[in-house]
Formats: sequence, structure tokens, C-alpha cells
Amino acid sequence: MNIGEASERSGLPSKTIRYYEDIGLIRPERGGNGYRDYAATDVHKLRFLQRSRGLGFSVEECRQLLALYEDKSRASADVKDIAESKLSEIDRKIRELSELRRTLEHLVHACHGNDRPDCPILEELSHSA
Amino acid sequence: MNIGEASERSGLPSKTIRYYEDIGLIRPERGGNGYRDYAATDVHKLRFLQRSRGLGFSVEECRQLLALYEDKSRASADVKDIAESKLSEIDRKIRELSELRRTLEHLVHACHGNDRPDCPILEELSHSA
DNA sequence: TATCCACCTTCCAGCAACTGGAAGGTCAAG
DNA sequence: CTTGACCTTCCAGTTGCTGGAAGGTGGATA
Repeated sequence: MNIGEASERSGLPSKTIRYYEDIGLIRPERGGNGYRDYAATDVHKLRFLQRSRGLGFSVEECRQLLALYEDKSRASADVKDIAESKLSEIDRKIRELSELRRTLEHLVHACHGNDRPDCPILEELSHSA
Repeated sequence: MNIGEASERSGLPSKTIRYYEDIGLIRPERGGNGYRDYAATDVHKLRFLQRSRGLGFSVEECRQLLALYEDKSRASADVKDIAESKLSEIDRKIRELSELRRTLEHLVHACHGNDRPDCPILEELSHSA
């Protein structure tokens, strides 16, 4: 499929997809006309990139994560280490998001409409790790 | 407190803290010597920025989130709308992280060591919205 | 067959959000 | 009163896109 469809399916702008190719994250085929030709697996990788970037992983981290899928010698301790450190990073992010959520909800429902300068929420924020 | 201590307490590099001041996110006092002087609430805000940036919110989104804490007329529908749209965004991020986690765990434990080129994980990835 | 028009290509410039380094001022300790 | 660890500003470089120009491609229509 062409880049436009890959863009639509992955949720990434075409520009970004080309950029990811520039920096070596994905390597689509090329048709006789010079057009990029994306396979289904390419789209899966793009969706994966779209998500993990949106979740605060750097491009280099995404490269590592992608490598986990591509690495043929997946038994290596290296790869497993990376995966496990990413796992705990993900857990941390989930915890932080949950705290952020709780704080925000508190703000919307409990603190609704009063304008005290000494809001206990900022205080609360500083306690959560 | 000086910027060094604020940096240590917030987890943000001093450089970044100065940058956040440049773009108007925080406004610390200045001592007679010209040094920035951070109050406890400043550190809370910095921690908050450190987190929400790491969780994939843009600086402009963080500015909105910070405004929720600072806005004296917190009853306004605008503010509530922003908070609620951020809430659903947070929920989405939590869902995505959970899916990412599941996929990664599967990779580490179930696919451990076999080198098939047709791994069903990429397939799975594409299904989770 | 010509000509649209939406798509694709490369290249280059600009923006967002830092990050590093130079050049120099401040301050508590020895 | 100097040393060293802080702080200051300023300017340049990096990452990760993002927009726009200039031009080629290809299916639908007159």
C-alpha cells in the first residue's frame, strides 16, 4: 500500500513516516514508480511507534522496543534485560498516570469552584513519588 | 532554595527549569544576588511538569494542566472541560500502556527464544485500538 | 489522447523542547 | 584571599518532527 493509506491506518502523518524511514526505523519496499510500498507488518510497526511515542518513549527507546520484535536471537539476555527494564518503566508510567488522574479528578469534583490560594492539591502532588 | 536544589527535588535538570521559566511556566522569586529562589509550590509544579512531560503531554498541554491549579475562577465551564478532556486522554494512555505491557510481557515469557519470522505479536498489536 | 487532480517523490527550512558550553559573577570553606 | 562549587546570561547544537516548494505518477474524465 502507498504511504497515504499507511498514514491513515497507523495514525501517523506521512511526513513522520518518511522521517522514521530516514532515521532507519522502518524500511518499506519501493514500487517500480519509486513509491514506497508498505506491507501489513510495516503498518503494525508504525502503529506501535505512534503509540509508544505518544506515551513518552523516546525514538531511541522505540528503536529498542522494535528491535525486540525483530531480533531473531531473542533468547539473548541483553534483549530480555531491555524488555524487562521497559516493563518496569511502563509500570511506573501507569502508576504516574493513575496518580495524575486521581489528582485531576479531585480537582474537577472536590475543589470545584472555590478559589483558595492554599489548595492542598499541589501539596498532595508532591507526595506521590 | 536555589535552582540546584529545585532540580534535585523535582528531577528536572537546571537547564530545563530555566527553559520553563523562559517560556513562562514558572516564575520563581529572585534573591538580592540575582539567584532564582524557589518556593515549595514551585517545586511541586516542577515535579508535576516533570511527570506530565514524561507521560507524553506537550508543554502547551502542561501549561493548561498547570492553569487548572492556578486558576482562581475554577468554576468556569472552560476549565472543567479542559480537565475532563485531559481525564479521558489520561484514561486512553493508561489503556495503551496496559496493552503495551501485555504485549511486551508476552514477548518476554511466551515467545522467549524462538525465531519465527511470522510472530503473531505484531498481528496482535495491530488489533488493540 | 489530453488534462485534471490527488497522490507521490526529494530537498530544504523552520519549530518545539530541550541540552551543552563559554564567559563570567557569588559565596562558604580552608 | 583563593579555591571550588555553585549561580548567571547568551548562543549554538540536537531531536523529532512539520511545512512548503518543485516536480513526477496515475487513474478518471472530456
